[in-house]
Amino acid sequence: MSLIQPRTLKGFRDYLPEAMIPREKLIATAQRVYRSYGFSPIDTPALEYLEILTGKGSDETDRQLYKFQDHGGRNVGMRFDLTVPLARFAAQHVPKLGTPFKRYHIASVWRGENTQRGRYREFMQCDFDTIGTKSVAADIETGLVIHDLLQAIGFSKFTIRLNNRMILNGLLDKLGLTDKSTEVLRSLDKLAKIGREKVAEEMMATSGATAEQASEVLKLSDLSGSNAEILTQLEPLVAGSATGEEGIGRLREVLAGIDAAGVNKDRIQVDVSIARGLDYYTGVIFETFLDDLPTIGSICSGGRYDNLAGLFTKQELPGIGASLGLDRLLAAMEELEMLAKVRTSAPVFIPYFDRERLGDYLALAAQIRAAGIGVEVFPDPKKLGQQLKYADSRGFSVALIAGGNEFAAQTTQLKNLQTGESEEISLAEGSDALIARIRSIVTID
RNA sequence: GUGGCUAUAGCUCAGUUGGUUAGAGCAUCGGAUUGUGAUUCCGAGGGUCGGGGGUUCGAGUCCCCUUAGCCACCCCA
Repeated sequence: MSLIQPRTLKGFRDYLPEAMIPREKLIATAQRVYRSYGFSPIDTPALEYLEILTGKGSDETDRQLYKFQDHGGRNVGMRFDLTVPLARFAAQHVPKLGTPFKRYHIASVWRGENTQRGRYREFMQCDFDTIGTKSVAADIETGLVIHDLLQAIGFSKFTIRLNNRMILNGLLDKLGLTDKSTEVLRSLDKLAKIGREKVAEEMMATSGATAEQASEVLKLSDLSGSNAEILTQLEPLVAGSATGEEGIGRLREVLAGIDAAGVNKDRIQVDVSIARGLDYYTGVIFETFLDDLPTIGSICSGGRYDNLAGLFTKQELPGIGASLGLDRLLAAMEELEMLAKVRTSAPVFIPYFDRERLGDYLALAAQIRAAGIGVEVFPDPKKLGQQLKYADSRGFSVALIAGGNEFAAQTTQLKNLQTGESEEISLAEGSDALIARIRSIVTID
């Protein structure tokens, strides 16, 4: 019989332990930060009725959507983000849950698009959203969560760029470009990437804007200075537009709030050219870039939307949220060499060294585990050198070596695998001293 | 979905204008008076040269198709 070739689909991946360990760690960090602000976890099905997912119905999402007919003849699709499922969820359950409703949702999504570095067909999103309030406090909090999240992950050099869609809308309104806003903003969003000349060309080509209109929009890119200075320079550009003026006002409040919470000013930057591809944003917009690796793109993006669930309910549900791009972030961390090459999830290794003493090794391991420290006992009584080689290659922190000599003396040899140093620790008075010593070497998270 | 580049052992790569049994380093496994790895020495295993078809006396090497990866566009996390 011929063998089936083991392989994975384009854009889909297996996660080996050394990839999965940092992945789980990142997820745990996100959960911790979200919970610290009172966000609660939810989950929704991977499959939805096709009409739920295509409700917004742009060609782009349609092209990327995995869809099929189930065995009951229903047209179904796999979720391509967590926002659309949230909209459906909110329409269905918010009457029970009440508002404000703060949830986080960490789950895989699928998009049948072409792959690239850090971009896959199955990837994980870590969304958090606050639904049912228009308060600027929620805007501020969203920025703070993004900030705390990146800091908790271990980044110190990153920039959260913000803007307010109302400013853009106000400007476009003044210029008579409101009905072409999607195309205009999509072009504007590329400013940093392709430069103002090309943006102007594209804007005129795709939206039919005149050269004058394009140049007015591009005045946005001339703004410079501190956040406050940029906002001041912005005022004449939107003067007369109530929407635009309100946008500036709200952005000032957001900046003040984030500042009041003690965030380093250098990490917050007003950038009026960011528009985000998606057109459902109506207020503040966030994008987050790593200063050391800006080319990987935004690793945490989000913004405010007025009417999340308008397709599913007549109840108006405003909200704000953002999404951490876990896979893109992991790709960045790998490139920046921030990931420890650890293939074990337990820090302590016990070689099975004396064939007759398996019970003693297991007893020792049990005591250390009872103290909340992970321990792996090697399954075969192989040569010590081989076992230590294994321990080293997996990235264990310490090995507890005990043979006939140690057992006779009621001690164990604690070997620090990073430094190579060993010390004898007495077990005559129990394992407390040993556990304390392990704790002093191992970082447990 | 469009265009460009790439594909040789688990990994990183050699492989001369197509010419005999396809190599190296690292990794893996085993051994070096049977208690110490990352940093010794010796040895072994492991490759239908991504897959399919064609040109040729002969293809890892040339041509076509296909799959996957990378890059750009599109879009986005």
